[in-house]
Amino acid sequence: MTVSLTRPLVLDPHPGTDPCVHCDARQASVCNAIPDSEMARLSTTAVVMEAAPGTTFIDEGEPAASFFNITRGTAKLFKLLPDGRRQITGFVTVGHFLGLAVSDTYAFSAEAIDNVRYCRFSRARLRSLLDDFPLMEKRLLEVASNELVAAQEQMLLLGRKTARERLASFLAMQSRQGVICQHPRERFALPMTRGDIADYLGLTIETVSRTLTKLRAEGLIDIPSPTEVIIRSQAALERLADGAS
Amino acid sequence: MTVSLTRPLVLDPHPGTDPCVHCDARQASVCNAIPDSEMARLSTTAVVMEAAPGTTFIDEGEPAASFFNITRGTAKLFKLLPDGRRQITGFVTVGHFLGLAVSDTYAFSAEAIDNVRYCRFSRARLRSLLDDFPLMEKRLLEVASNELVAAQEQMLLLGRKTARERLASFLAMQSRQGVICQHPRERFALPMTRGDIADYLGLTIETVSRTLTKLRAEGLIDIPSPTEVIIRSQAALERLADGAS
DNA sequence: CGGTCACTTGATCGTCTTCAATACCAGTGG
DNA sequence: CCACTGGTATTGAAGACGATCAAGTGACCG
Repeated sequence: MTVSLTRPLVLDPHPGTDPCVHCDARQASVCNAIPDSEMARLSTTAVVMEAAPGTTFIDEGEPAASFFNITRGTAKLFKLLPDGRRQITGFVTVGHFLGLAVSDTYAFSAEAIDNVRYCRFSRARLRSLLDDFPLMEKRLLEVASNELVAAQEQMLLLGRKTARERLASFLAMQSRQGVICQHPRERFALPMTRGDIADYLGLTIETVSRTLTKLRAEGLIDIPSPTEVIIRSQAALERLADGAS
Repeated sequence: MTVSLTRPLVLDPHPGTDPCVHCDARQASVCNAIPDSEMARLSTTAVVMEAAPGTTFIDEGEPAASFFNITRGTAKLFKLLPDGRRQITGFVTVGHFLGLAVSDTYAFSAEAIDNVRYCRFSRARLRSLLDDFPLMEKRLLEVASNELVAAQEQMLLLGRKTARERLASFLAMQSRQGVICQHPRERFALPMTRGDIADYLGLTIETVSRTLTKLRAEGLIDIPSPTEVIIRSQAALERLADGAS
C-alpha cells in the first residue's frame, strides 16, 4: 500500500491501549487538565494524525472544523498575501494547541517542518469536553494569554528591531525553546530553513545568512552546520537582542 | 480640591446606584457574561477610575496586581526597548479587557490618549468571579482568541507590508472600528497622533505623513484636518492593504 | 556524474530613515 | 491685538539598511 506524501495520514493507534493516557505530549499540553479517569473519552474524541515534512495540514481561509494538538515534531504557522509574500507567525512544537479562532475559518496555515504528529478534535466535541472540564478551559485561557504576550514581543521585534537584533532575539529564544526552569541550551538544532527564519523575522534569506555569518565572525555564535547553532555568549546575545550596541 | 493630572483618578460612583448594571461598556465587554442578579457583586469588585490624556496607567514590568476594563475613551498599549524605541501593540477602546498575562508582571504599558475611564479589578477577586461564572471565562477565551488573530494579522503587516500597504490597512481597520455588521464608516476621527500611528505601524512620523499626503493626492482619502479622515474608496483601500499594486 | 536544493557571498538598488527647515494651531501673556 | 511658546504636522535633501539581482559553493540523490 502506498501513501500520498502531500496529505496528512491517519494513524491507527495501537489496539487495546488508550493513546491519550500514554501520550508523550500530555504533560506539556492542555490535555493534562483532564483526569486519568476521563482519558478514555478524550481518546475517542481525538484522531491521531501524521504530516510529512512540507505537508500543509491547516489552510488559511478554509472552514475551521477542527482543533489540533501537536504531539511530535515542529510545524510553522503562517499567513500569505495574495502575491505570495509570507509571514510566519510562529513555530509550534510538542504540546502546542492550534485553532482557537472564534471565526469559522482558519486565520493561518500550518505546514509540517519535520515529521509532525498531532491530534485532531472536532470543534463540537472539544466544546462539549470544555463544558465538562472547566479546568481545561482555564488552561486554554492561560495558553492563549501567554501566546498573546509572545505575539506582542514579536510585534516589537518586527516593528522596531534591526536585522542584527532580530537574529539575536531569535537565537536567544530558540536556545530557551522547551527549556523550563533551567539554563538555556548552549547548542541546539534549527529544524527550519533560512527562508523560514527570514519569513519569521520579516527579513530576506540573504540578510539572515549574512547576519548569521557576521555574528559567527564576531564570536557570539558558532554554526557547525547550517542546521546547528552554538551560543558562545548567551549574555551578549540577550543584550544585543534588546538593542545594546 | 486639586487633582494630580499625572496619575489616574478614582471616581466616586453615584451613591445609591449600581454602576455595573448601567455601565455603557457592559454590552461590549466581558461583563455581559454575568447575570443582572449578580451585578452588585461585580460592582463591589470593581473600582472605577479615570486617566487624563497622556497618563500612563499600566507600566510594563510592574507587578501585575489588577485587570482592567475600558469603559470610555481610547488608550494605546506599547512596549519599549531600553533606548526608547517604541512599538504600539494596539489601541483599545470601550469594552476592551486588559491584563490577561499569566506572568506576575505586565507585559506592556498603557497610556490614555483622550480621557479614559476604566474599571480596575484585583487579580484575586476576578479569579473568584471567574470560578463562579464560567460563562465569563468562556467570553475571556473568546476575546483572547480574537486578539490572537488580530495580532497575527499585525505581524503580517509589520513583517511583510510596505509603508503604503500599512497605512491602507490601518485606515481600513479604523473605518471598521467599533462597527459591527454594518458598513464601515466613511468619515472618522483619529484620536492618536502621527507619532502613535508610526509606532503602531513600525514606521517613522515622516513616512506616515508623506504616505497619507500621497494617498490624498491620489484621491483615495481626504484629510480635512490632521485628526480626521474621509475614505473616498473603501474598496480600493482594502485592495491596496492586501498588496494590489 | 548531472540535477536539485539550500546556503553563502558579492554588487547594486530602492524604500524608508534621518536630519533639517518650515508651517500650523492653540494657549498665554504683554 | 499680536508676539511668544510648545507641540504637532508637513515637506525637502541626504544617507543607510536591508532588498534585489546575480554568481558560486557544497550536500544529497537518483
